[in-house]
Amino acid sequence: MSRRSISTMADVARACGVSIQTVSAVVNDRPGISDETRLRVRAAMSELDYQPNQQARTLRGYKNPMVGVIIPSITNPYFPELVRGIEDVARRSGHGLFLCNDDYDDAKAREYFSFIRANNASGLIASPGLVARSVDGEIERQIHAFARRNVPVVFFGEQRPELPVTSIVVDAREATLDAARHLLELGHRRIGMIAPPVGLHVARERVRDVTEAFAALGHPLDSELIVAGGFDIEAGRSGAAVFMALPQMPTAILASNDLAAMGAIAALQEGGLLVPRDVSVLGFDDIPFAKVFQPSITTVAQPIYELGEAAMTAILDPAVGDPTDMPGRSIWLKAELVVRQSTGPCRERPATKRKTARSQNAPREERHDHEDHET
Amino acid sequence: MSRRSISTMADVARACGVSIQTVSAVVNDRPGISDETRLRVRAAMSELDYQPNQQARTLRGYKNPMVGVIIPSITNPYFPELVRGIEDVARRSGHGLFLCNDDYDDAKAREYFSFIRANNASGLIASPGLVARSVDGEIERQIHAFARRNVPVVFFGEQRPELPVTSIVVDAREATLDAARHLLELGHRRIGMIAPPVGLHVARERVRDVTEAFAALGHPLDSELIVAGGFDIEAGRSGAAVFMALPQMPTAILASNDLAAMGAIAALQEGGLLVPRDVSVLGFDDIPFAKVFQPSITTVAQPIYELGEAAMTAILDPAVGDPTDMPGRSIWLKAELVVRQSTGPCRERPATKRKTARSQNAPREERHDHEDHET
DNA sequence: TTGTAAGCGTTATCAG
DNA sequence: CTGATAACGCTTACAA
Repeated sequence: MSRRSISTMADVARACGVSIQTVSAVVNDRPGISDETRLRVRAAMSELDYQPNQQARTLRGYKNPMVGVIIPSITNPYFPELVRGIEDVARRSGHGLFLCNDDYDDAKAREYFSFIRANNASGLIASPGLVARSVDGEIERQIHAFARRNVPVVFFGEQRPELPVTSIVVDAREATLDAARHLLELGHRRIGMIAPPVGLHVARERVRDVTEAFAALGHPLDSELIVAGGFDIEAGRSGAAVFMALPQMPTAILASNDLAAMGAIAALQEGGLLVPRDVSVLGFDDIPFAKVFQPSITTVAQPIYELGEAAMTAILDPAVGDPTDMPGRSIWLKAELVVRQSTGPCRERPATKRKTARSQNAPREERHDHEDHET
Repeated sequence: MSRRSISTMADVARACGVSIQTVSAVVNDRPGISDETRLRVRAAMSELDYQPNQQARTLRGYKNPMVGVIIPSITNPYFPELVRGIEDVARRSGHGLFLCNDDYDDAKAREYFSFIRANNASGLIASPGLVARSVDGEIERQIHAFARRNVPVVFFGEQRPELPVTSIVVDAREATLDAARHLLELGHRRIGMIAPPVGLHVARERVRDVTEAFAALGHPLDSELIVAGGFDIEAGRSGAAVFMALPQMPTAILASNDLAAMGAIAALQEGGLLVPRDVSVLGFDDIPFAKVFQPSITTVAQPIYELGEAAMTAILDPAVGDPTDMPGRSIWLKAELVVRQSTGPCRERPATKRKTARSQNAPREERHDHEDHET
């Protein structure tokens, strides 16, 4: 019934009186078919609404033109942008995208690994922290299974030289240095940080970049002013609350990311403080809402869309699939500081006094070109 | 090479000295296998890192446990939530999700339709406007092709009784009435609306709901105050600009959706007006950022996540796959008003004067349970 | 319980 | 260009 309602190559062949392999040749644009037959076959194809069966193809030995993408959650505003970057490249090369949210849950991640493998996907893109979390080595085993089948695996964030994966990494050191310089030039000296959640690689990296930057500029951060946090709005709120309870509040706050920055700003304003008049707040990532938020957020911007593009490009790059080249390859992109409204001069000592609570729309800084290079 | 590095059922069978179909029986939990062999087979499976080949399965007659989801763009903050609703239900039933962004582009939509069909997906979920846009009936043809294969198709928004699809529709009339009443009770009489983009079904519906609501309450909208708009931040900005240029500004603005509301608020505040002190702004949809924005946005909330759940549930519901039941089925969910900070009393006539520019965090209204019923 | 055989739709390899 | 044949990995009768 349902079986017979779908037309196959054989149906097309029968309909226009040619052989099955002629149809196959037409479908795959192989040479050796006269223009006349070619046209006849095409006509029959659309007549019968023929659709090549991807399963049969893949079974015959092709890879499924489909990439698996494992992210924590698409509702985290960082990820839609990343996924778009991936998909736009994928579509151009005829690949579909298999979306997997694992909620930082190992069980879900594994399930999806299996699923992606069972479907013979031609690549796997996974976001940071996935391997790090894996306690029993199951994820590592899966990754090796992919490698054995020449299926390229790309990670964001962590470099794992011992695994057959390509890493897409963001170098935020310069941009973080720019951010530190920016705050210092605005006159801030008592600077707090709302830390990312412990355990994530990107978290350690971010804290390290920040402390190194301030140290390098001769104004090391007061470690008392680094408070525990997280990557969500709530973390920003509670971080700000901690600072507000201090006898002497910081005049500038580095939030773990833009969401935390928003939470911090909200809490500060509810506490009667204006940003950036009374306190400056700086975020990380540059999620799309960072420039819409009121005040718009000064942030160490990750090239999120470009990260996605780079990841998918790496999947398609045959060199990546070549196992001899696989271990430990890394592709670097650079973060950069984007100055917006949430940072302003420190009012505490009579530096430059300002009249307006909210600066006018500062023209958005131009991004530098990202320089990609490989290690 | 790469072929041989992956183990098949035959390998497993050989490894533990049983037949291929015994392995198949174990994999599929079929009865009639002794516990002892079952264990031996399972051991061999994990030993060899065996992974059933989904292509072979699907080819043999099964449906691919995969749903295609076609949305305009995942970077539109409405959709991540929807996709999560879909995925969470999908995962529980062992289905994967094939994500397709069509950017309201017919060509991309078609491409993805083919892709989904070629992959024998077990369902297709598409967002509103897709069919409406299709000029040459190609999309309709595709939909019939799905129906012929008993593949359920679910649409958001539009009901298409003539097509073999299930529709998930939001009834926003009551909630819109609540919103109108809310504004009127706050004393607003000169009320403007930033209209959604023309052409979309949801747009006509939204305008209709709003005009009907105010008419029903005895205060019909002044049609002069309905300005052309769109569904993005820019539309909100320009809509607000139009209103600000008027000799007499509206005291309350209904934006086409939350993004437009944010744009409008930003423009108003840049123009020196405070929300809600000087102007109230009301949005639609309740995207996640609506409650984070400063001020948080009063909005006619769609049960976005639940819409996703309902859609995937409909895909899995065998009744949906039954062609006799297919034409014109609809599942209704209700929108509801969520009052937050962006709406406040009209100050124009000496109604209730307020001191603070920004009201305190109003506790978020409880949502009613959504009542689903079918037509 | 297990083995034998056939088939899903496609591609590949031949000889005609 | 066509026809015959085999193979991809799995499922499902049916027979042993």
